[in-house]
Amino acid sequence: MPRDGAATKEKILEVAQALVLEYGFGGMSVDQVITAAGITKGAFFHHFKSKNELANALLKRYVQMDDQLLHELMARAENLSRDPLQQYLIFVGLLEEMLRGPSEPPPGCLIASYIYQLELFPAETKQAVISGFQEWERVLGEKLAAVFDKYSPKFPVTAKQIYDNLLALFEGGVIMARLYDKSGVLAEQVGQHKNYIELLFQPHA
Amino acid sequence: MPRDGAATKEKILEVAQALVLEYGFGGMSVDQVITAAGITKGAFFHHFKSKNELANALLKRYVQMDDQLLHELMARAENLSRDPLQQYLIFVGLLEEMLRGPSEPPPGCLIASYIYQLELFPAETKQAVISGFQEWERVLGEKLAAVFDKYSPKFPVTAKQIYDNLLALFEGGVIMARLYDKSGVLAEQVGQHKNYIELLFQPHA
DNA sequence: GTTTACATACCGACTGGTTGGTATGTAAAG
DNA sequence: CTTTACATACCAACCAGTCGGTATGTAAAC
Repeated sequence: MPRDGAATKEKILEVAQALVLEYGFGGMSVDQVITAAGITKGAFFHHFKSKNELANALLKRYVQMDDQLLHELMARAENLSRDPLQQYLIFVGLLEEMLRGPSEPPPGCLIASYIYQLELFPAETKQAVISGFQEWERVLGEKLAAVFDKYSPKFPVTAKQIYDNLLALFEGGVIMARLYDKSGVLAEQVGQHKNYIELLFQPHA
Repeated sequence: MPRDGAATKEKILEVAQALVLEYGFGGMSVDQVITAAGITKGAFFHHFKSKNELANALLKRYVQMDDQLLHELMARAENLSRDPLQQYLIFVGLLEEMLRGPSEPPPGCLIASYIYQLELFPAETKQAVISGFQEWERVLGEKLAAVFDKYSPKFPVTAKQIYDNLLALFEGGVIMARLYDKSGVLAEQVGQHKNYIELLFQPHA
């Protein structure tokens, strides 16, 4: 084989993701990407047959890394307690811990970025965006089902509403962190979710 | 005066806002706007000297309407109780009530959209985006200060963290509602904030 | 009350630069 | 010598924005 193209491809994905989060996919040009990656048009279109295929690859990569994080944190949480509620709280705590500390570049979520420009993409990409949190829904849904088997919430809420709360707080936290230019806000809001769950399932009042 | 240009300008703003929320500002062309508005290039650039001025006008309009809603709901809440905590809870409840029921087009926040394409805009627009929630911060901050004067939270949280929680839940709720294509999620998550505040300030455990 | 002067509202052809994408060439590695 | 990994040169479509012109209204002068 000739020189390794995988490194170039990864470099493209890396700089493209940063650009998408700053300019939006529609506001980012291929020329910007190749300049930032230090390559040429030929190299870009060798690795991606169109700009839209870059969008797909970017999303796939993002979801993969995200799912990996989910499974890793959940596995750690499950090792630290036998109780499902504690496991969930530890999971959220580990997420919060991971989010603390200044992140550079400022935090951003590809799924959220795409969602606000959904009509830019063909049906296939749209579908991938929509099912971006599938694994989170599945894993957190199962864990919360176990919680509901053992505990009762003080308000009538569903498992879905609870993991939606975490997801919404994460997405909204990213936006607030960007607005304030203070990444700490994101971890703080994940912390609020932990507070909420603790209060919701506390043993009697 | 010649025929009324205000109606045309308003029409442009209306269709442009919908397009921005679907394609993103960078992914939306002026041609798309004029086609949707049923006008011509000449008319567009008569009312807005550049595409970026449209971005500014759009944002200004959005923030104005948003602030108006804030003040209206808060005034109603303040009429319905004398206690600051109850006023805050009623305010959130009114917001939830308003958000319930299917909204078409799907809900969206201009500020969030702009935040994910911030580098597209000149410094002036950026600044306007960043201070888009200023009034919400001020009004909710004051109200929560009164709450803290009278009540103590069961966890060490600040007023800022609380209104950030509402704002984050709103922004995240919009994203989740778009992902699921079910606008109810937004109202649901605002409801979770109400639950949280209730639990946080409940009289002893 | 009609002419003159002028402002706002709008049209649609046009322009120069940028866009995503292609065609062709070349050099390195097996 | 074929395959993969790029570079260079180029193209047609589209982009934001301009410009000359027209239509429609107000208002003051006579």
